[in-house]
Amino acid sequence: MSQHPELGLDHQLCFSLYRASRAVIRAYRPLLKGLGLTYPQYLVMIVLWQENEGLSVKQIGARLGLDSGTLTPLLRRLEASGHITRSRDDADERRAVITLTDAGRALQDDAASIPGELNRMYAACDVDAGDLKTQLDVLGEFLPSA
Amino acid sequence: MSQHPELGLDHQLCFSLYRASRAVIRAYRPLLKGLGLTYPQYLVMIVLWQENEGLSVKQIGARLGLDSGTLTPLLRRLEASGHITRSRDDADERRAVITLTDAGRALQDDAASIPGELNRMYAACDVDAGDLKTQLDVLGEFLPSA
DNA sequence: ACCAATCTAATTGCTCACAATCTAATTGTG
DNA sequence: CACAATTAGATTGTGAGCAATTAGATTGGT
Repeated sequence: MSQHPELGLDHQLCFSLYRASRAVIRAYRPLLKGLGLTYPQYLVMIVLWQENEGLSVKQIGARLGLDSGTLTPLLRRLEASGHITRSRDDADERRAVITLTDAGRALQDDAASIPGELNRMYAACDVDAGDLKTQLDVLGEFLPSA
Repeated sequence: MSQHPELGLDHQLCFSLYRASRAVIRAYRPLLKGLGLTYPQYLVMIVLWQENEGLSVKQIGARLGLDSGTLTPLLRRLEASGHITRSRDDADERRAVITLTDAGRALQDDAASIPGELNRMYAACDVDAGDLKTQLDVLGEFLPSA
């Protein structure tokens, strides 16, 4: 038996969060499989679908909270599967310009049904997604990172 | 502009969850660094601290929702750093028996202050950890996985 | 114009997650 | 007992995350 009862899985928010996040990603997996996307790739595509212009790695990273160490290989895979193209900004050669291909843009229509699908699952679990989201966003935005 | 407004980062619980989970793990990192543990290793140690007996890989995996593909190398690293020992059950040679070393058990005292540290961060963010946890546990336990 | 700071990506190395497969041990059934 | 089915864990391969470093481009101050 533990001498530190507060140090148990059942008493900590962290594990609930970690497990729920993996569970939601797992719920997406079969839906995204049909689109040929992983979950983080899907998030990058969502960012790109919201823009008409090409975005830099930096800009994508800022929206998702991911750095180039994660994004560079992920974007390489999205390029290999034909969803995006990668080039360099003429005005600033340091900037990579990530642009949707026609196929990548067309994928948005196929993805349109996914949010509704997930909302149905949340509802079936009696979870108020809106309320939950508000609290999670505070953690995601304001929790000290160091 | 998107033709599918519901398909945006700002409208989906999934991204908030994904980002918050990474933010919380990031908040743990500096605290765990002093113990020589990563976050998933910390979760395994919590499971072991709650038991007097050695546990099988299966039992640890059941509590955390992780499979042997994740746990086997992780446990190997915990063994290499001296926190646990791995042996085989005499009665059933298929079962690995994971046991805390004295050093691994002693680490519990060093970890005792961590939950309070995190609760202080949650409070500073005005997040009701208890309420949030209840909803997340529903998702983690009952969300369909296929 | 020079040169030092800054900035953007890319790279390297380590650690998860997880699907799929494999091996060996055990159990159940005839 | 024999042997098919099941079980536990390890292994392999792919794809994240993230810290730390590197390379190259740009900016700013003198």
